[in-house]
Amino acid sequence: MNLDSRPEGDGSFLFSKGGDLEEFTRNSPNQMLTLTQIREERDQIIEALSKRGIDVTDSIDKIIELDKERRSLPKELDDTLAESNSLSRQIGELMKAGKRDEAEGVKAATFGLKQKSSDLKDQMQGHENSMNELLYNIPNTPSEFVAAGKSEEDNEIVSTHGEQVDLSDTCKPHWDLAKEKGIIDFDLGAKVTGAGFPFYKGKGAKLQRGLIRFFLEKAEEAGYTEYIPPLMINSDSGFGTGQLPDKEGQMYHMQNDDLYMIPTAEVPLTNIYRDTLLSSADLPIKLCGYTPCFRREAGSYGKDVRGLNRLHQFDKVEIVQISDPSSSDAALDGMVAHVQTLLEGLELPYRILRLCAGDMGFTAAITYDFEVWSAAQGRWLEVSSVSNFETFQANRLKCRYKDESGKNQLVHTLNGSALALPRIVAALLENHQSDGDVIIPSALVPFVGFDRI
RNA sequence: GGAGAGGUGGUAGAGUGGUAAUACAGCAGCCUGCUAAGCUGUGGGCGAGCAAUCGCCUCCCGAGUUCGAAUCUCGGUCUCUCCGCCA
Repeated sequence: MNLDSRPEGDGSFLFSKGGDLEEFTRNSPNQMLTLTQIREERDQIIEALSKRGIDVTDSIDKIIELDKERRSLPKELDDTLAESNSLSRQIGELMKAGKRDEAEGVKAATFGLKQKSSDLKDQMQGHENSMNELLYNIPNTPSEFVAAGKSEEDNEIVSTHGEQVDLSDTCKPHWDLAKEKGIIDFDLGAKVTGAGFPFYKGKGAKLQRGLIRFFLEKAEEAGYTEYIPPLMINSDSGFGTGQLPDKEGQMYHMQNDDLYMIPTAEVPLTNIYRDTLLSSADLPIKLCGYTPCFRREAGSYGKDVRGLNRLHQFDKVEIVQISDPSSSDAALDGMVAHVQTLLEGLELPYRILRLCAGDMGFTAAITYDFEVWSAAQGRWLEVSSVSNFETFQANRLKCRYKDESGKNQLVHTLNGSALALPRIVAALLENHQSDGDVIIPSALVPFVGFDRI
């Protein structure tokens, strides 16, 4: 899967190249945990990342080396500060007792300590910065279930559902049909805003509204709590899920207020749990939300940006789970199954791919892509990505939970599109044509309020 | 947008330069039989240690002044009140 063919349904891949941006404070348990992994699982990490076709041996060894040099510093700093604190206390007591001269003597003794602790802090900062630089560029390790591979050619087809019929001779592509039926107006959008900002009109608008309701209510039935999040986020949130700084150019930025338009609901929904310590009883957490999504698609390339295939603004229902590590595989399966029920309800032929390591996003440990067969175009359209990020995002977000033994552990985060509207609309228009009309699948009729366009 | 007031542990709430009172809740232990009370311990994070324990950090965030900052200075942020504007 290259950048061009990514589904609109998931921002995590387009924007998540920033790597681990955690501020590397010595009191940060998460970063320490990552370093622990690097120290203790050096060979496994190098091996796992080789599946992505990259060799991180040098970076890893450099990190281990820097970490080794750095490790004695916190202890030394603590000791220095302890001595300094103790002297300060003495000064306080002497002053109280009116022994000014003695106090002045002790004061002099603190100067050296002050310099020393400031030097130690600088040293630590230096090491941390160097380590971060390296850590930023190491992507998540692929799960054991993920095959090695470099491109979409190496993705595995997990299963195929429904019939692939080629009706390209008798059916129309969605851009022609949408224009003919007067339900989506791309030209008007271009006039009022620009390319990639279509107007939906009449039954086109109602179809959008109905699909959103359909997806939200299915998510609710599956136990996801609905949120209506803000459509703009601050930079802390952008860092939290990995959109910043590397993919900054892909988001719309309001300079006056330093806010970004969300590229996916994943950002506000997952950032609810930034800087959070949960208890194991809280897990799993299941959230969903409908939002418009905004993407600049700067540097977008490829043969097919026509019609609904690539928009700057589109609608999506996103599902998110925060899970404990032992349950996240099952949670991922549940999310995949949920997306299947949606596609089956829409009576669309589809297949599920497990992405190979090299084709996955930077932050993902495992990703399933859903593709819908478009009979009219005679090709597969990507409509959803469902991923488990394991601890990678949690580490950046500082989202942990207290396990049964009272120990703080990183959670696992997962998300998926369920679903993104534009290509679903395209697929509905292209698959369900009959005598020049579009037949609405019966499961959707109650939500849209009509049965044909 | 303008003016003012404020942000302290799970909650309430003291604290104007000497290293976070107190009350309630929760949790743990002890004791006692009596509508459960009493007593003791206990904020959070990180590190060292088998452990008891010890050290550092933490009073919205970040810088600064100082031997020492919840407290003083600067910047930011959020909440509340009043004015203005407004769907």
